[in-house]
Amino acid sequence: MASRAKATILDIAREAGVSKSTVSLVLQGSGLIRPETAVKVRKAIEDVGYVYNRGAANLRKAHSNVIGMVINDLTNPFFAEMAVGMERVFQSAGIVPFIANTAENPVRQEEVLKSLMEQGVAGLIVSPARGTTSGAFRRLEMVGLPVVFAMRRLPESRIPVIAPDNHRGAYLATAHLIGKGHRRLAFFGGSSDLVVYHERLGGFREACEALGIAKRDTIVVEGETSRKGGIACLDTALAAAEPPTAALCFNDAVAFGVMLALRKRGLEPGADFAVVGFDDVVEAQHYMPALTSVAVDSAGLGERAAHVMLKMIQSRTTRAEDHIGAVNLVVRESCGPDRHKGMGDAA
Amino acid sequence: MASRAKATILDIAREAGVSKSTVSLVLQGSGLIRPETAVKVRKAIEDVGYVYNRGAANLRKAHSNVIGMVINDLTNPFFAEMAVGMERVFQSAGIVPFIANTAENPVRQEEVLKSLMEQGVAGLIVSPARGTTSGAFRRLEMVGLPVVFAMRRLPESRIPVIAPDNHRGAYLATAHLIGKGHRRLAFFGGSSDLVVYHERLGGFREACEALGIAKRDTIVVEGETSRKGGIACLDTALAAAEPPTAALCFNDAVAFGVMLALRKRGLEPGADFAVVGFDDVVEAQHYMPALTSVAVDSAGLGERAAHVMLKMIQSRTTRAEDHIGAVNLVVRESCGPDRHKGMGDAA
DNA sequence: GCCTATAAATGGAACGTTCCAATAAATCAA
DNA sequence: TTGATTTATTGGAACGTTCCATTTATAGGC
Repeated sequence: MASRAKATILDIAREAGVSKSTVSLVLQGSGLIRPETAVKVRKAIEDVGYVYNRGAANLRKAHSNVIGMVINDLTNPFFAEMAVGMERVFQSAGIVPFIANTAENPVRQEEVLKSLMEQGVAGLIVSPARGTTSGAFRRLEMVGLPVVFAMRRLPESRIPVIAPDNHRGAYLATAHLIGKGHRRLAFFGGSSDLVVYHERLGGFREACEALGIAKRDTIVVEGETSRKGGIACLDTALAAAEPPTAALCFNDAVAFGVMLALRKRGLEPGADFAVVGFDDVVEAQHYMPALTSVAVDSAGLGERAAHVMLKMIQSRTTRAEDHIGAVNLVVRESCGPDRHKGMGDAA
Repeated sequence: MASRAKATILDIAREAGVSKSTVSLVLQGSGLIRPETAVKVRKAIEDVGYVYNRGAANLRKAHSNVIGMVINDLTNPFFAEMAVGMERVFQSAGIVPFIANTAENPVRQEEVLKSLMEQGVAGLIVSPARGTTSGAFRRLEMVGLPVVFAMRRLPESRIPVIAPDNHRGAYLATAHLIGKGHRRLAFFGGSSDLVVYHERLGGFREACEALGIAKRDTIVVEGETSRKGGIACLDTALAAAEPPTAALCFNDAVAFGVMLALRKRGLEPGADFAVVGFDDVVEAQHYMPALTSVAVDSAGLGERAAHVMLKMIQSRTTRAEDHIGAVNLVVRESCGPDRHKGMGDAA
């Protein structure tokens, strides 16, 4: 069972009666070797159960064909879908990407990045963990490794970013709520250590301002970006003197939490309180009621990020243009019908 | 910006005024070098922006510290959670696992396995793609690489398996339905090219037999293991002459689909038709109605698999015991109250 | 002061591959 | 036949590390 010492290119050479150089050439599919020789060598490869040692090869070649994908939270379907989108394009480029999860932990992220670099990756696509400091990627820049940020950006970094138009998405969603007749609005979930948070909150604020909602009629509740966070946000908001009648949530998970909490209070999402999510994960359309949400096409953005990475590697540069993906509001049932004016809203 | 040629151990040696061997010793944290020297070397490492070349090291060391996790479907939260469980234990062992997704595609899986092996992994945890042939892992066995299967097993393979007790889980769930008074039962979703399918269906069958449900009062509908599959299954089953009144679903996704389809027909899950899921993903408890499901503790099984792997590597063996994880039925609302006898069930 | 024992640092070979320059074999032009 | 050209094949150096056997420095015993 336990094989003898691992077979190398020399073992194959001996077996096939050729030189190691010939074997190497065959391995690389060079057209220089006579077809019959190639066949002979390939048979030997099969016979001895050879496995190529990419580490040894990279020692000379310098250019590896591994790409690392560093994801902040794989259990979030939103990021998982993005990762799968990336994988799709790498696959068709003949590259096997390795995924590593950081679980939103900057320390873990540091380890993961280090390990990936030591492994000699050709490039890195990163969705940075919350709380990542801008210094975390300096080492990567030093060695001139191509890096792309996906979905999230860092405050002051020159690394190219592929992300949805968060500002516009939030604006659209907020305008939708206002259009429904809501006059006291909430923004639920997320925390200010995320650039995305500021972008989305910025869109919310701008829409309120542009459409005549006074700042004192809005309430912003930070919270975990999870169902639990959403539940907490709603409880906080409804305890206010003049509670809101609608909320834009940082993401769909928060929105689900809000709807859950509404139900628990005997309120019907949509009819009694409008809620909009962000990201439009698959569950959104299956919820009761179906969730109105800002679709960002995570898989598409993942694909885009992968393409950018491939191009960077190919042109051996560490720079690329940012790409801001279009968003669109998918209206479903969670905001109910239009709200009648003056239905207890008179300030 | 673009750094000069990549720094090596020799550059550090020159910078610090020591030999390359000394640097190597420092890198490995050997106690043989004088602390002051170590400090000097570490400073040089920092200064030149050195990154360790693990490939070169493995050329001599033979023992790498990378472990590969090959997952059949990362977008399924069930498997994502398992992966995260594994990661947790590897992290505390100072190992960074690399995750690769096969998207249920055996061809892709083959590529992924090849790539991981070439990278020189120390071990592999695999949740095999549907339709994997038993030959796919022969090469791995040939080179004596430790491999563990997680969640799924292959028909005739000696590779150790960490999986939940599917048979018992299905038995419990079925008994629950029968105990509620149901007399015509369905098994929804999954397909027979999966061993898991036979295990779960086996539990269902055994429970029916043991508790007096005739085989002709059961209906088995294969289908995709997704919401869509669940919808299709229900439609098929309700078209039967004597339709079932309850269903055990292959997994939670199917169960969600079934509930959706029920609603679409104006039937209330729980009251009009009982449904039980399998896996107990997080969404299960948040659904309306909350889904009764068989909890399998995917994260826990992931951790277990990782431990087994670590032990295998440590004791340089390719064998280990299987581990069948306990399951338990989490009763929620999707089966409604007990069903009264003779309520249209008289066969 | 010398010898021995311990501590610290070192040079060289080896790991498995690729690449280059060189060789050997086959083909062609004259 | 001879030399030139093309086609196949090859040996050796190099890649960045580790490990072993040595060497060099430091301390201890007398």
